[in-house]
Amino acid sequence: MSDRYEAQGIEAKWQKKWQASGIDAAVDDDERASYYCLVMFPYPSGNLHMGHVRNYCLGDAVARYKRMNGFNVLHPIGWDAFGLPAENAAIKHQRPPAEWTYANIDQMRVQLKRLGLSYDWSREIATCDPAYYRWEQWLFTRLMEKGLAYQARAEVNWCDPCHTVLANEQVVDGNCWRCDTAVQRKNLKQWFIRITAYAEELLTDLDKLSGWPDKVVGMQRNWIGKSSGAEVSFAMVDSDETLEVFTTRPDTLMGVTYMAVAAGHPLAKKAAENSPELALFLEECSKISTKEADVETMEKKGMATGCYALHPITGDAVPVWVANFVLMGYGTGAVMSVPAHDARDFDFAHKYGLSIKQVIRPLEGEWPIEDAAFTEPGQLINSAQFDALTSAQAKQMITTWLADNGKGGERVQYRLRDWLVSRQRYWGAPIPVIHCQQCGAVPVPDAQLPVLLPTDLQPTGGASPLNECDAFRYVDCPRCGERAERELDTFDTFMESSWYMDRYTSSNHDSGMLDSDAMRRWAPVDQYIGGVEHAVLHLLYARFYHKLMRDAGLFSSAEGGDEPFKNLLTQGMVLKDGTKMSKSKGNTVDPKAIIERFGADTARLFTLFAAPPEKELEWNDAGVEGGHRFLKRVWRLLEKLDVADGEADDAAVKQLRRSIHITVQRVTHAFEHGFAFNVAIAALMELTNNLQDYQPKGASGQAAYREGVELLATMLAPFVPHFACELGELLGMQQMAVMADWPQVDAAALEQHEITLVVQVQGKKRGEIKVAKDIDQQGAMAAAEANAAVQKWLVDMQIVKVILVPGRLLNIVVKPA
RNA sequence: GCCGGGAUGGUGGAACUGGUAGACACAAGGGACUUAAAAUCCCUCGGUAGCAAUACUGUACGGGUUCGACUCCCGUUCCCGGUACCA
Repeated sequence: MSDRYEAQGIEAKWQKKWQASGIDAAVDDDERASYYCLVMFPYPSGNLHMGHVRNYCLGDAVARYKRMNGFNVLHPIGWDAFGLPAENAAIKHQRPPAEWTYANIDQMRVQLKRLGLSYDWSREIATCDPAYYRWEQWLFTRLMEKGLAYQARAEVNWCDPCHTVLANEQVVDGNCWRCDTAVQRKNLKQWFIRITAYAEELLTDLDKLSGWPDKVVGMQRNWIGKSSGAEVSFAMVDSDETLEVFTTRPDTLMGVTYMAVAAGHPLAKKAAENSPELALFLEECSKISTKEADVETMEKKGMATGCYALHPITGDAVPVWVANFVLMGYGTGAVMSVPAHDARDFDFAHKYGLSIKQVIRPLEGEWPIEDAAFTEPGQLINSAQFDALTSAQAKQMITTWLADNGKGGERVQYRLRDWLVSRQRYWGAPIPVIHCQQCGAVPVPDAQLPVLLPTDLQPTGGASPLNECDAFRYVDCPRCGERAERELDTFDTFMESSWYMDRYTSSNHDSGMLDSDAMRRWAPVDQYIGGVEHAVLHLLYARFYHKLMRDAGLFSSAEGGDEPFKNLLTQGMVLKDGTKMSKSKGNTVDPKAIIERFGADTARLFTLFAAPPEKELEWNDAGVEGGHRFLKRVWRLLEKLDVADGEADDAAVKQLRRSIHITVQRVTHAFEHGFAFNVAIAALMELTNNLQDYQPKGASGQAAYREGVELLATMLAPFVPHFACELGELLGMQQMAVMADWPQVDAAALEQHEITLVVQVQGKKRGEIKVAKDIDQQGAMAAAEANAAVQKWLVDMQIVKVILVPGRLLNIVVKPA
């Protein structure tokens, strides 16, 4: 036995053994129950950061625990390899993004392996591999056939000098990040996927996600944002056109005093033709970034168009305004405004001197409508035939009136918008469409898939180099054979990350997108673990995509489920000095340095111990050393094996065995409920302290001690697998610790007949009493009154009430006698 | 702005479903061992008062419910995440 714990040698040794024995492979044909544990795959930025380490240590602990419980575990890894950073790096280093990406993948793979994570590497995926993205192209052509993929115009951030579309991230305070020019909105024809067609299923299936955090389910529900209301059609004065709006408050319809349309609305553009002033305002509106946060926080501005619309019920003419906070491509790009009953409309009306008409009043009392909008439901006033109705009644009556008179009717609206999948960028999967003068947008036929992305082009910071690549750009139309052009946009990278979880079940399947047999065995994912920042977009798109693949016939509900992720754990971020680690702030911690100094097990232990998984983790270098010290302390427990003699102390043995099995219970509980590994590791530390303090005397004392150290090694295996294996070997355990059976709680060891009961007087702790486990209130009361510390609080007091919480405390409520 | 989450000692955190606030660590201080250092071990460690026993006080802030509140309710402040082209 080596008397010092040397991590580097031990870790290399066990990693080799695990690889040789193939214990990490998921077996497709196996009798054992299967379990699919998935961590969010990384973007290959080049270096593993602490957020990755945290994510993968959590996943590895779960995967290893499940293996020790007899499951056939699928625990895969891969690379979300397309995206913007590769293009930025490409510009900086003057090398094609593919080169940078693959070099990073190689580097990060080494780092992951060094951590001793139990991945099935035979299933590794890189999304920039044509063998992967070809299936996404294939599915897209099917969606086109079904009408679920379509082209429409949408606004993008545009930088004129750079001649390129900017990502929101590249817009800094309304300016281009590279040249600092003011960003403009530009309207481009782009591809969408009709996620709104699945809005209802995405919403109702949230009820199936009992294994998801409530907050994520709630965020998705809000994001989908189902609201029922009415569609209202306003006729225009001096024109045959109508202005369509949606409202959730048809009961306030009689209070409409003006209309507001987006700057991009055709009506606004038309009005601007005769008004230079309005044209200037529209120009100004086009300079706001497309970010929601910017749109919502900017100063609300508007200008009259000079046009009027007719109120559908009263026939009154109401002015139509252009407002910078109304968005085109969001509903109909027009809203009806009821300043008396909407806070934003109220402010706007005040600012521009528009009239305010109160049509709802509180059910009780009065409301000072001059001071603020009344936004609650109430009773109708100033509403002609609808007067005296409640808001709820009026919603119905007015909606019915609209339907009866052909001016609208009931409508359900979702906040969710269709998924814009076009990106005007190079480093992404090509959209498999050929634009032909004769035939229009033609999907690339299966036989011509994949549409290979040329990997040798050099981005410049301007438009995508695909525009200049004639060999890629010009092709023959698959339908008519005439010369045509490829679509030059690439897919949003969320496309790749939306189906990888299902692809892992058959990563190497080359005759189809998915293998339904593999889906039946592995899908859906039993446990998904990743950053909370993906709570809405990624997780919503992945749920959607899973359903799209199901409906494309790739698997049935019975085979793959209707939802891709059964259980979800959202981990918090890793912080340093209170903020997110980032290179620009210079507060990064390189996992490599920690691994080199203390070993992978220490890095793993600390990331799991420092904070509960769903919370932010504040990095602390000193804490890492503490983790390392703990491992060294465990190591030294070996010194007391088989050395002590003397008489066994029965009470001490009983106490130790109780402590051992309480630990088994606590650690198991952590794995089965909520993954509070920080508490589980604390429990293992406590057991270590108890074992350290224990003097193993006699045969039974030595046996209890050995049991404790062996179970400690076993329970450490999911967290610090190399260390646990080495310890297990030194203990002479039959199997590798990582393959040992997970320990069972010995119920007999937990039993105790005497307990400590806390005694409170007036809810304040005044003493403790030792009593029988199942003592009744009378007995407990007698013991309490006999206790000196308690007694003095009862002097001259009359006992009003006594509360016994069995096994916990006794509270005595008194009042002066 | 909107949606979601959070706030407990010097620090990270613990406290099961409303029942002993501060488990387990880190840091700090004191001590043992050592020629010395490292390593290791022991002690102290929310605040105030006290030699101590102990008492009072304390879970962001202001109210409330309860025999009893870190936990539930109402209101406020600050911090973090998302906000549809970062992934």
